[in-house]
Amino acid sequence: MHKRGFRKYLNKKSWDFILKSELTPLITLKMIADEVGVTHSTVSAVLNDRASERRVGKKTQRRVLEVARRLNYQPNYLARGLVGKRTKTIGLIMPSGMYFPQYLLPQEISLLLHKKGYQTYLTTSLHDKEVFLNSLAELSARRVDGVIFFPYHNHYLTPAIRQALRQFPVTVLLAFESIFRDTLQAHLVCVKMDQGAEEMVAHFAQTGRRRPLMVTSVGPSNEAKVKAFKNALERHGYDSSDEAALYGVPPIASNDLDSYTHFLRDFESRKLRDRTFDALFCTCDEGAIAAMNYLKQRGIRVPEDVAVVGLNDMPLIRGFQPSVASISWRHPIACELIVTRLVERLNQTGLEPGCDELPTQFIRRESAG
Amino acid sequence: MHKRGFRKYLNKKSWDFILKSELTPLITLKMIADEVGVTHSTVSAVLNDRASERRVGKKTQRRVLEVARRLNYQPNYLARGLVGKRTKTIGLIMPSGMYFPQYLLPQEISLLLHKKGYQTYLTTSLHDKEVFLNSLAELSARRVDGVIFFPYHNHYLTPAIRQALRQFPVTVLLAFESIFRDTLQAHLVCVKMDQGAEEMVAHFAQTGRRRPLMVTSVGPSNEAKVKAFKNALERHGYDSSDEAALYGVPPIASNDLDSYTHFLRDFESRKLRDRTFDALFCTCDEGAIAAMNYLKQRGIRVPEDVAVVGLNDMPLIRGFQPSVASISWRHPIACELIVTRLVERLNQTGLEPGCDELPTQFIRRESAG
DNA sequence: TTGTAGGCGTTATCAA
DNA sequence: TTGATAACGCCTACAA
Repeated sequence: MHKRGFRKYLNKKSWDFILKSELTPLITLKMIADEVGVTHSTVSAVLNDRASERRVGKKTQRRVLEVARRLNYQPNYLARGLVGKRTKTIGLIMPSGMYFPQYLLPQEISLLLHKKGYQTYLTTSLHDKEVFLNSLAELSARRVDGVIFFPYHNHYLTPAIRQALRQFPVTVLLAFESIFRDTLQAHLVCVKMDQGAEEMVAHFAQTGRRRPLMVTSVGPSNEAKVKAFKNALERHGYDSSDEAALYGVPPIASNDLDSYTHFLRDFESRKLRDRTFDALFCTCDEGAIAAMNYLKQRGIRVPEDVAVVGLNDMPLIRGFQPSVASISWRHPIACELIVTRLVERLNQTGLEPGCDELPTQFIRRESAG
Repeated sequence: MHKRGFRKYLNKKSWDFILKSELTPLITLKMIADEVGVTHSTVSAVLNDRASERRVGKKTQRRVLEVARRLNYQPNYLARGLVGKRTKTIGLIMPSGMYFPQYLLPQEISLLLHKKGYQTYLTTSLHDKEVFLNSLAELSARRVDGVIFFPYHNHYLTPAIRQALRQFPVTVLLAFESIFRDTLQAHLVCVKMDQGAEEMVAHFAQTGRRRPLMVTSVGPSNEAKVKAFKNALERHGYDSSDEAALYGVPPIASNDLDSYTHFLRDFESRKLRDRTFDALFCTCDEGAIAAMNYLKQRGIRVPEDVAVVGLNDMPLIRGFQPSVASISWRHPIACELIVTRLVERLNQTGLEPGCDELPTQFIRRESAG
């Protein structure tokens, strides 16, 4: 059966298109059935391992398989999804991706999902509720079996969004706080800032720092981190008031600057010099490096005069001089967990919404003293 | 019409599932039609701006729109795709993603595609032909309208893969060399290494360097870069033999190490000290930083004794001391171009395969002298 | 051991 | 101005 043989399966328009464009025609069950000389339902049974159940003859099975392979048959997932079976498709909604390891998560997650037989839609919410809602609608229109997303903060879970999430058989959240569980039928993978913050502040206390300051971009996205930091400060007898412990940097516009430059410019605009501190905790490694360069430029030594700690533990920060301390949230484990939980829930309907807590870890390096 | 009203549209199994799981039922054209009191084809016409063509009454239109919005109707893209219209879905196949800006591309591309009304499947080829072929099959099964992928080298375009690519109405390639065009009906966005390499080597020549050495991971992925470097060396009268100009690092296993550590370990295993050089060109910025740290450790000064240049121009390398020179391939422009070309070809069938060349740029910074 | 028929949610083409 | 009806490709009963 060669290309010409497909003519009868196609209307004129499709056929002309195929001829002209040199496209390979897509094979259907019916084409295979005709070629072998059986019905499409027989072919379907063989190709879906339902052959024995249906008592298809050995010979027929072999021929079907042979023809299917020869013609390079690929089941149409649209049709399959339409009849009600799962689409084997997952939607992944990421906020924006200026920071490591956020921009690694899509690749890692899609790779893990692929191993489990799923394809992944990648979508961006841009930290914008409207965009988020819109993405959910599109994923629902495509009948994904589940969604994974990363809301950062309850703030992004408006009633409309909560409602929209109920369209999906399974949803898994990645977040920095654990309050979402309430009314949402979703599994939560929660990266706990508390542990890392506690370890870091304990280190500050031990090494005699008196004024730790947190540098963070303003907005709800970082609330959990701020809270964890303040709690740790209190436990160790530091002043945890906003005035003493917090330094806000304007949020970075997506696709605008890179975050290193963004933080550096802010520091250089004379704002950081008005503050007193001998330890800095920056909510991203890029910010920590910007801070170190800013301090160096002003003759302030790291770590002797000021300790600096970042967040996210990018591989590259080990290469700086002094090497940069950081808080790691071990994203490979998080990805693994997310995918495992998702697939688990896809296979086993009716599971109660659960929660996995992933403690962060303070990684001490030279910049922290 | 409240939840209970949907009962009649669902078989027992689906209904029980809905009830139990608190899922929002998905609305169909038929449900809207029944609610309004017309046929689904009328509803379809109204909802697809075909109302005037079909002469639907104003009143009917209003009611249809109102009910559709109230019930939060979302067209089923599976069904829509099945009847032959485009799926508004693109497949993106990335190699592996250990390096910047590769891990940024998926986000950037999917965001741009989203703005044009497309959703993006993210898939990984892992630099493995089998995986690649498999990904193509899955994307085809899902009837994507087009694919974008990043093959690095002709080597990855085996006959089987070329054949598989013919299943897709439109394909766009991103690559470092321009030989692909031959038999392939694909548009190519080609990042030309020549220009950046030329500028860099010219700079080496001007500043009196005598032995430039290229540090690159072994494998076909970097062939175009090697060629560009060697050509530039020849043009400037340098020895461009493999022995003189090339230093190979084993390819990094995906999900194994980070590339900074990988390069550093290799350098430290005494292999780099056997070579003579006064200028290093590393095919990734991570490698350049590893080299700088290795040299510093051995008392060799950068850039006085050895000039160091990276590739990719990661934002963070500006923060190093000395700041790291690099070759930039301006990936935002590449992404924009890829998406523009793809959409152009989707809207206008029968375009001849074209090619856009994107010259790279040498970014001089302290490490290059 | 296999074929037939109905349905999934759309769109498109008739006919009324 | 609208309603039937036939595809699209697949799956699943049920019939033979």
